[in-house]
Amino acid sequence: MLPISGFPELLPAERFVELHFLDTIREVFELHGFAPLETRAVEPTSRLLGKGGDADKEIYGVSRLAGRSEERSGAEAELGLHFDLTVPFARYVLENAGKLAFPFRRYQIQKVWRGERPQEGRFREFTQADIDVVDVGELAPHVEAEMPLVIAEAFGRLPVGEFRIQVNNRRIPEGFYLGIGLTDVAGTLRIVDKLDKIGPEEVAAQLVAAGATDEQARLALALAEIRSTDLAFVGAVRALGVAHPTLDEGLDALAAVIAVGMERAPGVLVADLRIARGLDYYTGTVYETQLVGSEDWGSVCSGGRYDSLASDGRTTYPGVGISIGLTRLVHLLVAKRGLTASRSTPAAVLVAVVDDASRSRSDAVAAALRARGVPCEVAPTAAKFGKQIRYADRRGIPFVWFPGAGDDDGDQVKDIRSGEQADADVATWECPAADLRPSIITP
RNA sequence: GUGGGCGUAGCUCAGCUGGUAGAGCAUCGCGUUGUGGUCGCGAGGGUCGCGGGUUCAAGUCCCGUCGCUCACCCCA
Repeated sequence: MLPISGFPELLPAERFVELHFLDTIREVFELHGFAPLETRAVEPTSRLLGKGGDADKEIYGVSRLAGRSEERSGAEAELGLHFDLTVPFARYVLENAGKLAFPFRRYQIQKVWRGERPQEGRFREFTQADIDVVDVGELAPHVEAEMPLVIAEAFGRLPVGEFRIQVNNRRIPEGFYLGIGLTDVAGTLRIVDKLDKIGPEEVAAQLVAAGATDEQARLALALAEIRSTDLAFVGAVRALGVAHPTLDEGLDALAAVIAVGMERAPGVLVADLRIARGLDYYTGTVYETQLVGSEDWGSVCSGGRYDSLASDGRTTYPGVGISIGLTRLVHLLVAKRGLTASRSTPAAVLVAVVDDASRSRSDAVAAALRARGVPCEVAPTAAKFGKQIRYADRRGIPFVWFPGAGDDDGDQVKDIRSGEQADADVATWECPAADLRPSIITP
């Protein structure tokens, strides 16, 4: 009985943390008018293939019956588990275009699967919380600014600490590289992206090794090092003296996004001209999100604009979306920052059982508490009270209810944290609001 | 997919040049016979990942295999 690598399973207290994140994220998504949606777990493999970089080799194929060896060992699976929520959504939009109202805003919180090698914070099965907006033919550019601001609002309500959403526009490096005569845009981006890891000298060396001149490498590096929380990046790029129409488009688009961010969430959005990653279908704006002080965790929320992912050949539905890596975010906060829940069960009260004959009385107490919205459970055995208290203590249940412990056969309730025990009436007792549900604890 | 590290109790690990499997924590019981946490005493719990080889003898050495893990790749 060993865990399967990359398929994480949580303990109840950790799951409470994850649920709190889920609830908060969903609430914020709905506050912004995103409609709920769920798509099936599988797509035809042909629809998943070729959508991004090395994503192809990460697709889990699904054979229809596990016991059918001829299917397991046979040709390529016809169905594959989705590796993100954007590709299935694009397919869904095409299939349901006649029933949807555009621009269509939806959120989707689901498991996705990628067959990569697991590592800390990288999983084969994980949950993404995704918002997207698609429109018919044209998509208003202001939506590109809205996406990260919704995320900023959700993160602002969660115990994630400070965070930065880095924004770039793929047209900037693309136009810039073309402007200086570097035609291998993707290859150049791939090398430049290692800047943090291997440093500028090594990046320059690799660019030259890939065929760039010293001057081209110098300029590409100079572009990658530009970042600003205001519009200063535009002047910094211009100062490099490179001209290309695609570069101009990118700069205008990014400036528009950053300008909105400066007004609505100062300091959160950062124009960072080295951000280039994400899947191949992104065509313009791209986002990555890092928690301040935990940059080595990688991005916990990414996305971008895709102009041609959803197209039936006649009509194109451009979209923009962003996706929170919920599993990575929660796992790392729990593992590295000690985030946890105040208890491992929803029960706020354990109703003690005096003896087997009076269990029905304890059941009645529990029913009355539940009717008033207090989560509770009845002790599993009529063990000694010390054991029943310990049962509650080990689960973090704050209160133990003792039927008939008071005068005139009245009940008493004990706060086992303080040891304080007092008379209580099940019809009127108020559970402190802070104890009603498990709370999230940040060390 | 490529390369390194590691597999011994539920968890974290010790176990030397091969010689009858250990500790701490956790769990359960008792002390304390219906009000926990501390403390003391005790108990249960192991095909040493799996398979093969060397040897009188393998947790220990050799080979294979599976798994976990870290880095690369890529990504949430």
